Amino acid sequence: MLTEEKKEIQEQRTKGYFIQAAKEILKGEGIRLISVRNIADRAGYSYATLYNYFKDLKDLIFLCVKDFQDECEITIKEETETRARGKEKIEGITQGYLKYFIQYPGIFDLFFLERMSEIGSKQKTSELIYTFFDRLCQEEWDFCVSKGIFQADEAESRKVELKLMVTGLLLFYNNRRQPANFEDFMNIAKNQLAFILR
Amino acid sequence: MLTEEKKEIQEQRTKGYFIQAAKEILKGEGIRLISVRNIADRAGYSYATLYNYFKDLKDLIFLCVKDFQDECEITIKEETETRARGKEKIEGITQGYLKYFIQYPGIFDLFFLERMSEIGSKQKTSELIYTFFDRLCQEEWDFCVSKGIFQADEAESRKVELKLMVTGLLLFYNNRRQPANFEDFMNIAKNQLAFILR
DNA sequence: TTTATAAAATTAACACTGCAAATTTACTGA
DNA sequence: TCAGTAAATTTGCAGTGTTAATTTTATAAA
Repeated sequence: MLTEEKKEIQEQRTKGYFIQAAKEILKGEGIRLISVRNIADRAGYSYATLYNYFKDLKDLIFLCVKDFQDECEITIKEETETRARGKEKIEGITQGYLKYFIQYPGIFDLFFLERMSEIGSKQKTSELIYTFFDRLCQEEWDFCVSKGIFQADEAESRKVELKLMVTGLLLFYNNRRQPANFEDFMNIAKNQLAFILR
Repeated sequence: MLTEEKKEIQEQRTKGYFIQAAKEILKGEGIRLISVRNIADRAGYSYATLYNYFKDLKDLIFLCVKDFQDECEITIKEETETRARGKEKIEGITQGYLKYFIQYPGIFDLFFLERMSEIGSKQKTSELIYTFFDRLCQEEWDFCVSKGIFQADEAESRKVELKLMVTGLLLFYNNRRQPANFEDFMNIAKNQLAFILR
């Protein structure tokens, strides 16, 4: 039967409408202003229709994670294209990463702050988030090790350190407005980056 | 008039009942299960009475921050009493800090994740949170500088680094269950701590 | 083309939430 | 005792996520 395939295509298309709507809201209004009715309105469906395609709201919005990661990665790749490999590229990637999550605080909320629904692909998604920054930098850390700039275990420590530092920095700035202005934020970021890569 | 003073005393007492109830819920059920009705029930009042004493719910629960900080500080002080000053004490303080926010994830949520209401003592409270860990360690960093273990600017960098690292670590573990078990968590914490204090 | 059936989408409803205005209760000073 | 004030409560609103029942739409068979 071709019918089954057609159904599948249509179902995926409809799911896509909801996901697209959710992504738009997340980037614009932010995660606080997201709601089932909000998403459904934008997707052109009734709010209850959403539950024919997704287990619950959390399920839907966490499907956006992968898309946003891809978008973020592409942006950073473009921005750091001309940078020299190694430390300098790690620096550029970090700056691009910070920039992205400051530009879209709703996506930061989604990645790090929003509670996930208990069941489902919870573990997979949280691992995706946990390893995201590592994946962005991995090639360059390997490069540093291959060039003898860092020892393997030392590079590993710095990699973890950088990830945790960047996450903490964004959390304070996006969620607690600390430090109070962007200039101070960038100064701290720069200093800490230099400290870790010294 | 003595009446004014009496009123003040009674008002503070009543406020205290609400705050005490909120603190109990935050430590127990956590911030997700907190609600106006929930707090008022426990305090022995109607839920609307709460609004006679607090601007809104957020206002109330962020009044708990100072109390929890004091409690946390006292606990850590006791635990690290016998430690040698300097690096070793910083290590102990960090461990106690991690322990506290893992034991009470609801308090972690309150400190770092929960959105504050826009007006009021927002800035003051967020600064209190931002500087908390720094204040816990400050004496020991100063000690290190005075003993020539670190230079002043170097100590400052490490202090900031430690704060951001610890915050990121707790965020991933408490909110994303990454790493997946406590043993891994403690190993990472230990390694990173050694990296920063090296 | 008409009819039976399955699928998709919607409406209505529930149990919550924070919050505010109106109303009742309790208390204080004359 | 009574009036005025402060405190506490009831009532109500607008919003949330989610589910069940219902209607609408699309599909397959006669």
